[in-house]
Amino acid sequence: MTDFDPTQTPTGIYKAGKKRDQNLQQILAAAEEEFVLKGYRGASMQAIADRAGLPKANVHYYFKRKANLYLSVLNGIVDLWNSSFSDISAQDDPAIALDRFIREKVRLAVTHRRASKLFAMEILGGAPYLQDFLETDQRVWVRDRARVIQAWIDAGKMARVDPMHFIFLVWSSTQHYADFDAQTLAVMNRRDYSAQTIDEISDFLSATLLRGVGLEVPGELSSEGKKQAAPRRAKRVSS
Amino acid sequence: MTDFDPTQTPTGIYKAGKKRDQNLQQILAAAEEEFVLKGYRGASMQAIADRAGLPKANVHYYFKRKANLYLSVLNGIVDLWNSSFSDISAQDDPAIALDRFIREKVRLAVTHRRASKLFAMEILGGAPYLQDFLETDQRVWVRDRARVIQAWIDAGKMARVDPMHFIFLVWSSTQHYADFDAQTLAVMNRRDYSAQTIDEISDFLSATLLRGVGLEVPGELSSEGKKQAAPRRAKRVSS
DNA sequence: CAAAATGTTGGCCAATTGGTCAATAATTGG
DNA sequence: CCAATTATTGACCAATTGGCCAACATTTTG
Repeated sequence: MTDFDPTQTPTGIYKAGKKRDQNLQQILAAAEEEFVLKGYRGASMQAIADRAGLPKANVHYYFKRKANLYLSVLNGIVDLWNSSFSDISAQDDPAIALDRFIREKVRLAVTHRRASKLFAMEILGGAPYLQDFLETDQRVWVRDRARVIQAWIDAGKMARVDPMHFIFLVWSSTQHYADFDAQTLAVMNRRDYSAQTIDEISDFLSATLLRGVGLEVPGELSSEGKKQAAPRRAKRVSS
Repeated sequence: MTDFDPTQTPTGIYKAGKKRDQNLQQILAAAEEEFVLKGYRGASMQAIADRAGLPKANVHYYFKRKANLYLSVLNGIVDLWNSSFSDISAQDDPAIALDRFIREKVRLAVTHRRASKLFAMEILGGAPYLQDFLETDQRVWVRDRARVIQAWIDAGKMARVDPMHFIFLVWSSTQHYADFDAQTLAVMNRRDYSAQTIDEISDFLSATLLRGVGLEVPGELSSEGKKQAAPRRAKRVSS
């Protein structure tokens, strides 16, 4: 990690080049795939190079060490994560804001399944490379969102639940369909998610989680079109 | 996998032996730990042997091949999983049955965190060894439970949600605290789960998921008053 | 153009890997 | 006690690993 940053031109003063970026992207994509399939140690530089269509030594030219490459892939995922959720504020309507949050999270998970899985693997293994990110960025991210949710609760707009655990609940339930697709698809006897299934998932999670914190599902917000899921009146929450 | 089954005495007619069982357990425990920490390929037979306090060749005597050892660990986890949930029936009260289900799942997850993680890793990597289990045992398990839940819905006892997705929701939300403990603990700024935190998690998930499907939380089934059996009283939501 | 910088590559290496084997103990049943 | 069976272990092996390097090719800039 103290080696060099492949996202910059090495040391020189010459131009960046388009071939360079293209190769970098190919390597990063190949590495992501291999890391997910075989794990960090199981993914060989040779296999990554083959998948990227380059000789191994060339991969080592861009990423001097394997740990370097792994870190670059993880960084890309972290950047994606950091830049992919719209903010919420105490002035927002909780039902609308949370509905949007849940749907965004589902969409991000299924459209970036490999990234989600690799992130999950890193955490599963004890987050040896991401400990710092978790203790800084993510902790702050959760704290900020939790404050807003707490404000909604204090204003009597939703049920009294621990905002942090609610955020964990949204994370876990949405990412599950990406990380464990081998399981859900096997149980569902499907080969892959259809667009309709993804809508069903979004509708189900939004409806159930919102109702779970005492919010009425915004009527129009289901993944429109087809048949509507005819939501029943949920019981009112006292507090 | 066509090699031999280490859980039986090899071929002979002599007795099983206590030392054998003890060694087997030590090896299996060491392997589980190493597999979780380093992944399948990252876990070396040498490291497993060291952790078990045995020479490598001795480990190979009990488990001729690495894949064999891995499969044995996975099988133990599957057995544990298969034998650890009380049944539900259409005659049960949904709130009570689901509350118990959720709490059992949380308890199983946190008391067998390594097992949960290894299972998760296997699924993440595409379930190369567990595909069959998923498509048979688990599919049936889900189908049976889904039938009961559907009966409750048809009887108007709970909200109209897809029972299968609800089961996925319980799985994901409970296992999250085991599989991603590195993340949740980092965000919570804790070193490990306390008994109280585990109670909070159970209470939160039970309350939120039940409310999410239109059920009232059974009068104070929460884990308050940890010393005694839960008394019946008026309702109140945690924290 | 030409020199400097950047990019490409085959061959090589020490270390580690899963796995084998033969020699040697221990334990077993009779 | 003895012979059959089961268990233990150090030495060894072929294969794969991440990484390095020197030779060569290409591109860039003055």
